[in-house]
Amino acid sequence: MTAGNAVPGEGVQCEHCAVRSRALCASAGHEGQRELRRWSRIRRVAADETVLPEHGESGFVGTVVAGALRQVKTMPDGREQVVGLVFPGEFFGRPFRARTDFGYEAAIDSEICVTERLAFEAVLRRHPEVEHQLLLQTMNELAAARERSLLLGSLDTLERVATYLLVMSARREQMLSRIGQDPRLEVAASLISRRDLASYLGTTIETISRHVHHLSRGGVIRIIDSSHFEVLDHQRLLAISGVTHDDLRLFDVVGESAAAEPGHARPAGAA
Amino acid sequence: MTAGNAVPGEGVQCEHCAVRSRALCASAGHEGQRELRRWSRIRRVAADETVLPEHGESGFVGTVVAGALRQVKTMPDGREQVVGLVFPGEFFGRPFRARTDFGYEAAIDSEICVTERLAFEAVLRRHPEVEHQLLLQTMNELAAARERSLLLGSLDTLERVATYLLVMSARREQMLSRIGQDPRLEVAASLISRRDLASYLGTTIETISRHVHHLSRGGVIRIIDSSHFEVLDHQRLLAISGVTHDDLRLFDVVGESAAAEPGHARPAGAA
DNA sequence: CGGGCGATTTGACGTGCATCAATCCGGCCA
DNA sequence: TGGCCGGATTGATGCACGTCAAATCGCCCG
Repeated sequence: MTAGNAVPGEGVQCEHCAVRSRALCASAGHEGQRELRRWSRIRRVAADETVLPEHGESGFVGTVVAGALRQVKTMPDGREQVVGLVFPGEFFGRPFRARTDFGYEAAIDSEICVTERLAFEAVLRRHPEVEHQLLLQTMNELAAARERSLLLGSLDTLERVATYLLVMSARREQMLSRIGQDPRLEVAASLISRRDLASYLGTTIETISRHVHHLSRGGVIRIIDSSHFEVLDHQRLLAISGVTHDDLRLFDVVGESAAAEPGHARPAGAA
Repeated sequence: MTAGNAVPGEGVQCEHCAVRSRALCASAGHEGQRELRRWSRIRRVAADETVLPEHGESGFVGTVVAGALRQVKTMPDGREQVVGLVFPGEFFGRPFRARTDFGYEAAIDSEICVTERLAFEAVLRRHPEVEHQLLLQTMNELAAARERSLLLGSLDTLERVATYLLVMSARREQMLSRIGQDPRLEVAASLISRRDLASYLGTTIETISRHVHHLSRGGVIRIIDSSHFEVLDHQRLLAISGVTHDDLRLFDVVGESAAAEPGHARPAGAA
């Protein structure tokens, strides 16, 4: 069960890590990074595989390198809710807590960098700059979760779909521009299954399907296949979503938002 | 606007603070606590008064001493959503961020202990044990926010009302038992206005009214007045809510949950 | 004690969306 | 190439809940 059984001495190769610059570990100093990689290892998980069980040991924490995880809560009667999604560069897990209070599962085939929880906590204790960065990311996650309250509490289902498409579109755009590719064609991949998407948006696959096709007929988006869409009319989609541009940015947990705090942090090494 | 203009030298009296043992500041060492109080001051805010504007400067942070704050997001078209409530002992505000991304308003007449944001950050930098405690509380808030996703995304309105009553009932119970009073009569005060409650639960005042009276007719609760209820049948209410007992605890941000991590923290002074 | 005003309750009505069910589509394997 | 199967679409139906409106209940102030 405790899948993060890294034996010291192994470790991971960080040099070519895809999320090297954005992940939590990048904020650690030279020494801290060396410690972290000693206790970490890369793990591949297939779609729908459980990463951390919903009611179990909080054995390890980690960062998504590629793919996406879904955070799920199941109710006694079997209803299941996706309460969050974890994308590349984002941290997951629950430090300083022995048991989990929701589950992590791979939404698609993914690659994650996991660290024994206790070892990770030790690193945090020895390296306050890492703990600081974790705090910033956690506060960002909290802002995103609050934004989700707005989405689930105040938006109708069409607005939710529009919002999701915009968020994914922006995410993809910044990802492409980061690796230097031309992001001109705005192609938003839903990536995750319709079932996950429906649960994440607090609705059903049927409703999603209807709205997506409605947007397509209106010329706002183009359907490439059932999980890939191109945003044709960004302005109109934004108007339909009902939210502001600023609100959309809150969904991005590891965005530049946290980093640029004048006069603070930006500690030791790692470029 | 920057309401937390504490001039050094003033400060607050912490000795008789109602939330002394639970608040963030309690975790600070002797030295840290002295610094914190130097830059803090008590502020009284009337119901519906704005504490921090929705789009403005993140001038100060603070802790609720008495009363309750609501966190609000407003949409371009005027729809307003209460994305969270802040109760006594809980921290609020956004350290390490110059601008706010949602507003704080007094839900009822309240008393808050505010600290200049920049001064607070300086304390965090000098006292990692306080930052650590803030991290724990933030992670708890995140868990609560995720639980709210479940509430808004998967529960019907009756279940939401039941859940809310249970949470408030538990909160009051532990508050009474903390000050040594007999919590036998479970009286859950809604405290906040129907309008806030409706928004918080993602529904309308009419629907709330109907469900509350439905529960009352069924003998599950007793209506004392429009904002005070007594839980008569805890078991049945829990069954109606559809969630587990464990899930309810996640709504409690400053509960014992965070504190009891074996072998960690529990730093310097303050009993 | 009486009048007035905001908040709550109650009722009637309409609808957005879930539900159920049938059809369609695409990938996989023989 | 053809048949199968899970996922996606499309349609038909029902209901939970939002909306609008009227009635009622407090509470403050004269």
